[in-house]
Amino acid sequence: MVNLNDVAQKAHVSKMTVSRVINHPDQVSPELMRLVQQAIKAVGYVPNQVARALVNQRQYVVRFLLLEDVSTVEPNYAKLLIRLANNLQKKGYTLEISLDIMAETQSIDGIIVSGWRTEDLSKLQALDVPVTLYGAAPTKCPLSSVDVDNQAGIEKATEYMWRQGYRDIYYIGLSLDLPFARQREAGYRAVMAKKDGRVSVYQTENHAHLADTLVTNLLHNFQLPTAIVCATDRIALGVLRAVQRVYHIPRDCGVIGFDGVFIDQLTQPQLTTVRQPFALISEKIVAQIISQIESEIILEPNNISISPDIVVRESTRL
Amino acid sequence: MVNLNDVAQKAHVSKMTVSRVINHPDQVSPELMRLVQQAIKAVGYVPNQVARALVNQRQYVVRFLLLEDVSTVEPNYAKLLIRLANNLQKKGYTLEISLDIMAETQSIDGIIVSGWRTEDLSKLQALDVPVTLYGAAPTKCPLSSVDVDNQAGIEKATEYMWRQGYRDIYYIGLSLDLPFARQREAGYRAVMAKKDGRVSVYQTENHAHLADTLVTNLLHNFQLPTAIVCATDRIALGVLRAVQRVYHIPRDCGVIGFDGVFIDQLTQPQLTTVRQPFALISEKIVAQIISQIESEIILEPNNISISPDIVVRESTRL
DNA sequence: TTGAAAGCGCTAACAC
DNA sequence: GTGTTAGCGCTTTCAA
Repeated sequence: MVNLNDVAQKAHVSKMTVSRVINHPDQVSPELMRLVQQAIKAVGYVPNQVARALVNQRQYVVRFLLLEDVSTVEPNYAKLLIRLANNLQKKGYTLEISLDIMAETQSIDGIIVSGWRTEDLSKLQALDVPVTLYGAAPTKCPLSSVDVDNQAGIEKATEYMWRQGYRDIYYIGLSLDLPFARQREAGYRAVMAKKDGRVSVYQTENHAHLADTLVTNLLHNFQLPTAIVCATDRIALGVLRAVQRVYHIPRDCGVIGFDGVFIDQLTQPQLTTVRQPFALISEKIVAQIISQIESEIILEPNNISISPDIVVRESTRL
Repeated sequence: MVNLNDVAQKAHVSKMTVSRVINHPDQVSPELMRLVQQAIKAVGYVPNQVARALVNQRQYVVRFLLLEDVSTVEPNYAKLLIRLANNLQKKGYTLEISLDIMAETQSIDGIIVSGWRTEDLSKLQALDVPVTLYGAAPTKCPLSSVDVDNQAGIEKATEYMWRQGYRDIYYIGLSLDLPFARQREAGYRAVMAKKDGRVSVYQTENHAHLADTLVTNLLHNFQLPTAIVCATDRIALGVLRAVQRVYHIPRDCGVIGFDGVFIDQLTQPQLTTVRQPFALISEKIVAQIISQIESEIILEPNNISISPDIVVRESTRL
């Protein structure tokens, strides 16, 4: 392993000079600068991050802590993970994956948490490490978070349906007592209240076939043209199937989903959906956690909400 | 930060004794053992992995290097990644994600590579770090690898179709000049040769709608009952749609896919498929890379092939 | 501007 | 069985 000393000898300087060339280039004279840089290249020196971490008490590692059950993991995570890894790398950090909330925290600088439940939050605080939550934190929670604005997303979806001429608008939500589920439903209700339209809210579990059954029983009430705003793409997939057996999409009936990960592109017709902007989300998460890590003082918790956009495809009128 | 010294003082022993309690428990007397263990608990000591890594020249970190384009990433990866992280953690290792084949290798002990192309292989060898490929290595490549047995998988699929009474069996493959694509096709051909059945091979890109179009044009040639063996679940999804418009599934026509990740459960009817056994695959990968890391000598490359099983669902006759 | 010394927390090698 | 010494590769004092 090539180390500072090897470079120092090659350049006939002390290792401190070499170290300074890397960490404090302004403190070293131009001649030595050049000399050292040549030597670094010549011997193929790469700084040892471990030694650096030991002396700096900083690891340049951020952990992605996934608290959700592995079996229920949505394909979302692959993209998010990769984007996070990429963004962190640009800042000189490395991404590590863990499923264990109790894993040691000495070898990391910060934690990005996903799939958490309310009861995890106090444990997370006790860890005494910078934390950024993926998913909006409860109002009284002193942790920072980044989330898509669920209510704004469904508001956009509902308004879009209205704008496209659908007046009989249903909402098929998640029968789940979680903030994001409630916020999405609230988005629908807010817009329908504003437009003074009839509110039709139904709930189901997040499975295509359950949504299919549910909507099949609703079809005869439709006052065409009808629109169906769905809490997730999975639900939308089932809705699409149910509706398609009887009505024309998008003429008689429009369907919009939420997530925009993978499923939306597999449906027939392709699904119009509210897309989670993972590129932006991961950027914000990384900026968030790094500012916490690199700040001298303890930052106030910062809760970022990102308003998602609609991706128009084939399941809604143009 | 609590360190060895703090524990040593608390227990009135030297730090070496504490170190030994952790790393070589057999070399320390029972009394001190107890004493030290109490002290460790009392002060809440957690070994500093960074210091450990520095002195041992071992980082206890394995990198997952994803060479595939982010945008084409299949949802597969989330599950694989999580399983890998989990298995590695059991062995005391940590999983890190990287997309950069040239990233420094001093802070890691080994690399698991996915989405590689032939031209990456020489770079990987030059890294001089233990490497395990996900996906079968070319025969002359001196790197270890783990892969699902693609040929055996499609052989099972084809034989299953034959066994269920389908005699007119098509294969819809990938128009991709990659080993796994060729192996899958070979699996179909091998079984059809053995059964002396008519060989009908078609190829398409990995998109549902392309497969749909392709098969729609084939339908009129079917000699029912017909079976369609598909190289991927995405293809199978399109095939399902095309066939469904005309024939009954699975009575007139059976369809089987390959991968068993996510898509298969979303189709209607649910897709019978050859499932990639990710739990096993990740176990083998981890065992593989760790044996390389922990072996004193350089191991011969080891190529593991895992025969996948069929998950019978609704798109084939019972 | 540059260098020498000390030490981050740990363990292997060697003494006792 | 236990302690002492040295050093992994680096950076932050502090002195020149």
